Amino acid sequence: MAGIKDVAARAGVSVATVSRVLNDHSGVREGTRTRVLAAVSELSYRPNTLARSLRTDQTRTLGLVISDVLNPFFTELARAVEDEARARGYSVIIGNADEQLTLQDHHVRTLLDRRIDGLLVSPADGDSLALREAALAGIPMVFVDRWIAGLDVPLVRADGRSAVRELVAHLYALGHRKLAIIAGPVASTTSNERLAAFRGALAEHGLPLPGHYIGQGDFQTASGRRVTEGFFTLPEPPDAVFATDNLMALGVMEQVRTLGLRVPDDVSLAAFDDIPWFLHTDPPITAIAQPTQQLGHRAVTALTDLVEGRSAGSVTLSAHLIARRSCGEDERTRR
Amino acid sequence: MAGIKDVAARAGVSVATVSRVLNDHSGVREGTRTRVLAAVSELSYRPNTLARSLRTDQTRTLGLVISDVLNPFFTELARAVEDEARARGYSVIIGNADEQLTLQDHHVRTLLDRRIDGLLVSPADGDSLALREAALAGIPMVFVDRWIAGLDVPLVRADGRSAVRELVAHLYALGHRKLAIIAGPVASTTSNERLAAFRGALAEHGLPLPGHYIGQGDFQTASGRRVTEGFFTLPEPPDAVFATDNLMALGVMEQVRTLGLRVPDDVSLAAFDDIPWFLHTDPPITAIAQPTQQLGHRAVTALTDLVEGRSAGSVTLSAHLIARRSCGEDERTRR
DNA sequence: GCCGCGCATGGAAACGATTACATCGGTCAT
DNA sequence: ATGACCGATGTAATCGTTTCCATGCGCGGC
Repeated sequence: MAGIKDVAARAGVSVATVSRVLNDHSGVREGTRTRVLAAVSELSYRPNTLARSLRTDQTRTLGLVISDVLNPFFTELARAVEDEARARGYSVIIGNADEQLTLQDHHVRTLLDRRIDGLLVSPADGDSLALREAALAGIPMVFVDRWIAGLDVPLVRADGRSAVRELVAHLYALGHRKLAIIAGPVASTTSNERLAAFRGALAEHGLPLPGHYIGQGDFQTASGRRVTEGFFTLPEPPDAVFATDNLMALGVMEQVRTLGLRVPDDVSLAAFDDIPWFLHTDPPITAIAQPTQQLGHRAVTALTDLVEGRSAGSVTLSAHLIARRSCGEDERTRR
Repeated sequence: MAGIKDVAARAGVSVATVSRVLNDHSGVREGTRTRVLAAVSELSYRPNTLARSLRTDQTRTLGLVISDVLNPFFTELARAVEDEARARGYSVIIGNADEQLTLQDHHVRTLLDRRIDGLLVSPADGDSLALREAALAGIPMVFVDRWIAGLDVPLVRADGRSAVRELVAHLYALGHRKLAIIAGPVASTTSNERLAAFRGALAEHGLPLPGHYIGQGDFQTASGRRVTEGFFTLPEPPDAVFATDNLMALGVMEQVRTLGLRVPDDVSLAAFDDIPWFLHTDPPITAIAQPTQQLGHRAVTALTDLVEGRSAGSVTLSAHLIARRSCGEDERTRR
């Protein structure tokens, strides 16, 4: 593979000059420039980014560590991140943590070893040594969607609390009184916020939230199934279930079907995170939608600000309820 | 950030020795080794992979270029690829081509600039200069799912032809005679195979496949909607539609709903690629399932074989039909 | 006619690792 | 006692860039 030396030789100039035209520095005579460019294309030369990065100490690459690529919410987020990054001249390397702390830290380290310019992360539940160290070491870093308390890192997210209140009001209006929730991992910031908002909203309506109506999930499909199974062994199963992410909602659907029951006749269902398929499920699923693309864009904006030496603050967008038929019918949602 | 020199200084040895213990080369005295290791952990030193790769001319990184991350099939594939690669000590960098040739070539070039050890690609429709050059240049490369004709590159894929024949037989048995298909991009290898198999199977049943029953899609949701709209302006709309990927099937669902029609009462629907949500749509969708994870694993196996100097051949797995209710009911599928 | 200046270019030192080769004791066979 | 050899370590070249500094040249002002 041709190197800058070959180009220099072919163009009859020094490597310094080649480098100058490649990085369009001023002060190269027009004739020289074209000669170099010709040599470049004749040899179909492409600069070695490894060498370049080694020398310049910047990779123009961002790392993105997400908890689960298979979750459509994160897929869409990753996509938005990539788009915005590319528009700003950065590449993105994605690490999928699969909701596991060790895998997450593995990716953080790998990414850092590659000397990425900045790190975008939606941390998995729990305390991450790698992340803590990176933050302390001053690696430009931004949290998106989820975060770790006590770290001075900007956060870009959607506040779901008012949407959760809307949801509870909606369920209440439809006559539901036994409301249950399937939470994510215990220390997950988003799950906790959703749980707290749910509990608060229930209280506003004078409803209790007994412990057995709080299912312990892990944001994965299987846990939705498992928790649902548990709910239906209760003497008084809930009449509505709120899954705090879309995969667990899928698990609920699967288990409800397994049990030979139906949504919403036997139990209502609502999910956090809206996805295209929710419109076509049987029945269509009521969900809280986040402005996913915007989250991705804003996160990249914040991170590149940091990387390029500007300052960046946290951003909070908002989520909203999309009522469909999975919580029962009323005149507004029937069609 | 601490470098190998700092470690050497701290351990009171030369950088060569440090390098030796880091890459566990033999011939380092036990005492020295522990001293070095101590220095490494005290400084929490991490080797700079850029420098290492520059010198060794290998990155232990694989590039994966796929046509659309948002397509659950590819998401799952990417996930499988990453898992297998990690197990073999490689990282993966994903490039999302969004079904656009220019974006695909952009990613191929970027990946090559990073000096990845090998390239896994599911090429978008059309002729790709970058890919052709890479193949000619002898970059270790493997195609997965889709391929480009005329390039001597191993291919890992699932043959869907017999499953398509199964599907047509299934539709025929249910009484459908006006069968339509929504194809992918014109030059797409997978789409062409599916179309040809569909046409062939129809012929076996003595059914025609008129041009207006061949919808021209692009593997994206919107095109499924558009084509469906067209089908229903026909004097004789089809009574069954086969979408050659899952996103276009989603488009069909959306458009059918918009038109105030129902699946399968007004039109039957089947899709290539099975996804978890198909079980819970209204109605559950009949689909052809590929062994996605295996595809990913085998593709990585083939690629690493190439990278590590072994030879690799093409792999063909098979797909199978999963009959659900979206094509109408019969005693086999009713439950 | 000379000096100084600026412009275009080249030479060479980094960046942080790996590794071929040199070096230096010490051991062992003769 | 001597030389060959071996095991542990160090020195320095190298990978492909960027960039600081030096150089050479033409030109305008005095």
